Amino acid sequence: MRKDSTTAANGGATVHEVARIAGVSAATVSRFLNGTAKVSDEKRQAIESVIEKLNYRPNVLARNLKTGSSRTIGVLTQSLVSGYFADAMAGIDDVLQGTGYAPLIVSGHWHADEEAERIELLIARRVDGLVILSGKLKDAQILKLANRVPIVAFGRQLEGPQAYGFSLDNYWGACEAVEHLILQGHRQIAFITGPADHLDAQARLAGYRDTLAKHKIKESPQLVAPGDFSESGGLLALERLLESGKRFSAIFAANDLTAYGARLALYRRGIRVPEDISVIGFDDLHSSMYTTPPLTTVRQPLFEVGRCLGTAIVKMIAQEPLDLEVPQLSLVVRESVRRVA
Amino acid sequence: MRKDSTTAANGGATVHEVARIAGVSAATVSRFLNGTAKVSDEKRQAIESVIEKLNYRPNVLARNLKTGSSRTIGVLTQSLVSGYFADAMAGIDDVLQGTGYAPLIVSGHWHADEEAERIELLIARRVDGLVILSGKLKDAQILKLANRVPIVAFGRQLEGPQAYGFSLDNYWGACEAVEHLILQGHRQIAFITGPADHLDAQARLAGYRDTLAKHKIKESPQLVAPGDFSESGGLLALERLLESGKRFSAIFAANDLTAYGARLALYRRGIRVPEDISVIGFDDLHSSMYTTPPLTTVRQPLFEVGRCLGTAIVKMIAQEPLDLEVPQLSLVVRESVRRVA
DNA sequence: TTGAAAGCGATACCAC
DNA sequence: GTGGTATCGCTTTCAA
Repeated sequence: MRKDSTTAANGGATVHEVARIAGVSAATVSRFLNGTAKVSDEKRQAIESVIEKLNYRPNVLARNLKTGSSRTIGVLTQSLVSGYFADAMAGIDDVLQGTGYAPLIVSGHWHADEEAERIELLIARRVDGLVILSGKLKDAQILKLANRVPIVAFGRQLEGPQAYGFSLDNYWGACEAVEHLILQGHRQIAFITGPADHLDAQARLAGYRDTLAKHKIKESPQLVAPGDFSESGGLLALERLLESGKRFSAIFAANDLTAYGARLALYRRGIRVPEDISVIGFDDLHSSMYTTPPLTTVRQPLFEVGRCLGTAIVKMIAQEPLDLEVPQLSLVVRESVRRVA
Repeated sequence: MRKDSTTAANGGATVHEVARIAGVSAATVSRFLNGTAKVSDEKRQAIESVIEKLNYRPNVLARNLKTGSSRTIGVLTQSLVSGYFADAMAGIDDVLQGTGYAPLIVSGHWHADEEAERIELLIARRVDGLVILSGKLKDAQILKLANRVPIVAFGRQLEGPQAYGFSLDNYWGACEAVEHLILQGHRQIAFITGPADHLDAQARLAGYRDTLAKHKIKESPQLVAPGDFSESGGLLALERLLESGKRFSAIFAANDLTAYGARLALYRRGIRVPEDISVIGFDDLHSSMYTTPPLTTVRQPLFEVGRCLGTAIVKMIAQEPLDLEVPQLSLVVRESVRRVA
């Protein structure tokens, strides 16, 4: 079009126009904008006033092309509607605020192929870093991806030049939960598992087993029912438990959703919580404070985890040392567990 | 640097490199990539094989700059951790899949200033369209914004050259809820409101009032307690209701969260649901299916709403007619309402 | 159909 | 400190 024009195609002003009117060069305007180098007070004021008058806003797209970065952090979650992941995303969003980075959120829906595909999409959009929340990808795949973009992951241990991952101590958390039950006098403790291929679920099962063993309580296979981290899974599992005929006074659900389902199954049979049976969960979703009764559970500080992840990826991009303070699990005692004789 | 080079700074190939190796011009490669014009079979195959060999991926950043568009849809939500908004976002994400658009999600936290600021950020990032989920901005502000970018909004009626907004019929939904209660024999019906300045909350209150009037039931001011769409608000409101001494057999909560809080307050006092008091909510959050008892409520098809919004914004950007099919509210009868004599 | 070349708007290197 | 100028990698006239 017009080679000599200084007005952007979309009607907005450009660095050149600002420069021309302010009587300086585009380079100087750029320097002022980015604080890349000192600009004399005189010119600085001139530039400032022109920017003001023209209501100039730098074109991010042009900047992105030139710098090769989109000032965007890709976030791979597994579900957009899960309160669990939502908390973590909120934490990421929170720390990213004001850093100039914006999160680009995609969901892998717990499906390795979809995760890989979405990540490619993120990379194609030139994200500067990637945060991976859980998922089914193999560590090796992530490590390979990390050659192309810095990655921080949650729910897996990872260490590499451009990769870092941590999980919370789910084993410890499960031990705490079962210890609590035992301390309240429970001996027949049922467990509803999570998905067998889920690392956290495995750790929680191990914690359950080891804690029983530690207290010389014989584990009964009939007291371990498979669940899938969902309410319906919890409901079904509880029915199976009840039908087994094996008695139990407490249930440890592998996560809160499972506990909700179990609790409903109990309700349907007229079994009271905690008078007849105690229930303990894992996660501490927001709603767990308002279930009837409010759920005793192991709290995952997901918002803090999200903040931690966000901080980490920004540091990693800046090539700074991470030195993170990873938040810890904690037992939240509410009203779904009763002391028994 | 190297003027003659055809390799991108980041190591990836460029159109030029592909062009050179395939023995065609960059323009032709571009045409092939975008289907902008016919490319002879011969050249097409050459290009395809080179792309394959080089594993070439077009640089989105450069394309964005050139086309002036980021192939991104800004989504303004009010909360990243609300199941309510999450459903809508999932719906948007769902329809955007495969359109080439990616959602860029930001939260306004129910704060007009923050909303405006986040929207500016979105516009600065050159989003091609904007979806606004509820919020405190004035319609006029949105209409003005629509001069800069196409906007589709939920939770408000809007109509303009580059703006469209719809809400669901909250008034109707509230009427349905109260009708249901009355049909089950309830006459003393309490209502816990939402925020007074929230359009939907106002409509629900109006529906409550009008339906009582329609059935010649005198409204009692003591039976209307202010809430704020949160569990704690519901809990407090219920205590106030109870303390008023005025009797009631059913509660209509302005939303499900409020119902959860009210339900817990009832539980604390040993009042059974629905045997002693019936409860009905509004929204139908996922968890409402697993509360004890499962909650009777008015369902908002938020996922469908999200799909609708996503479809609308894409069409609006493409300058196509919208002709939307807006999903409707519906009553979901579960177990929290009892028939009384 | 195809290619050459001119930008999109900003950044950054290189001299001065 | 400051300005000229060459890119960043792609799309899109314009001519052929």
